[in-house]
Amino acid sequence: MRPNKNRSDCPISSSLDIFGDRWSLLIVRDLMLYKTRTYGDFTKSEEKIATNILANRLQLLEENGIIIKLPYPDNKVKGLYRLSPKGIDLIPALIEIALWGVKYVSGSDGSSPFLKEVKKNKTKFLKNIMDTLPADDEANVH
Amino acid sequence: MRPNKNRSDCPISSSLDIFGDRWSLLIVRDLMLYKTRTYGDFTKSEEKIATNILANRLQLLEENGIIIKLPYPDNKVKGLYRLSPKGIDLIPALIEIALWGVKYVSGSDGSSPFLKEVKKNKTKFLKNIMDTLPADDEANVH
DNA sequence: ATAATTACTTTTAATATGCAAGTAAAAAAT
DNA sequence: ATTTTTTACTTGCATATTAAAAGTAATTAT
Repeated sequence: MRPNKNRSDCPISSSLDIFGDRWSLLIVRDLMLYKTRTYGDFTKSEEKIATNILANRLQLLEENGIIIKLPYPDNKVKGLYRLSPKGIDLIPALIEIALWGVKYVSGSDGSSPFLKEVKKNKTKFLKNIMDTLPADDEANVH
Repeated sequence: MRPNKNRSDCPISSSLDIFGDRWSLLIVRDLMLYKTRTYGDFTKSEEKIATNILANRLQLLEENGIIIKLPYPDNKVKGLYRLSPKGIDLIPALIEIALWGVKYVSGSDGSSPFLKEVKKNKTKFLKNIMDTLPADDEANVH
């Protein structure tokens, strides 16, 4: 469990205090790509996150208001996770990280349709994906 | 010591395998803001990195080609670290992370001249800072 | 009624972090 | 020339985090 104590008032440092680990942004990535995921969906991602870490990160991300857990329709066991507006606003950072990876990390796959679209027109891609994700106010409907 | 084994071929995951920890990007941040730093300079940053971790991260970042260690003029003890082109290309991601922090993390300070410039005109800021940092080819002059 | 899913929790070992102290080479001061 | 200080690390150790595997409890499907 990563405590939520800020090391300084630097915005970069404060941000990293929240998601500066090897897993949190991968959860955000999955929600960016697939819109909604269940707990089990996350465990099926390529990176094979351990279930205890997944549970911990989902909790921390929810506590930090980055993701939202909703009931799964007609099923009391499953839950549905999705990005909050705060989480959606992490996408620009995620895109820059992805572009850096494609450019510099050998063995990283830049051929996904997702990335092709990003490379073609970053602004347009961002606008498109923002539109497909739940809007600001919809997140608070009760 | 973080091993450099890629968890998957996803560019985001691969990138996080390199700098997805609480300290590496803060080192890059310092080099972005101050251009060059000595080992001692890093220890004086607000976040108070432990010296063993600093030594380890400087080594990893250098091994990964993100930073370059140069001799300090007229001093055989000191070294001078600076960003490589690969490290400079992390700045767009750093900017997005900073903007997210300013917007969402309470207690993070968005009043630095650096950030004001970024908010006023991101593209222009990027261009300016890129120009003040050593260029692509200069890094390989022997 | 029974078996299978799903979302976690628990346990234990390995690894990483954080803190304090130590070291060795060079530089500065005396 | 000798001592002191600076600089860049390294080492040792306690604590915290991670990873892997197994376990559990509440549904849901058969």
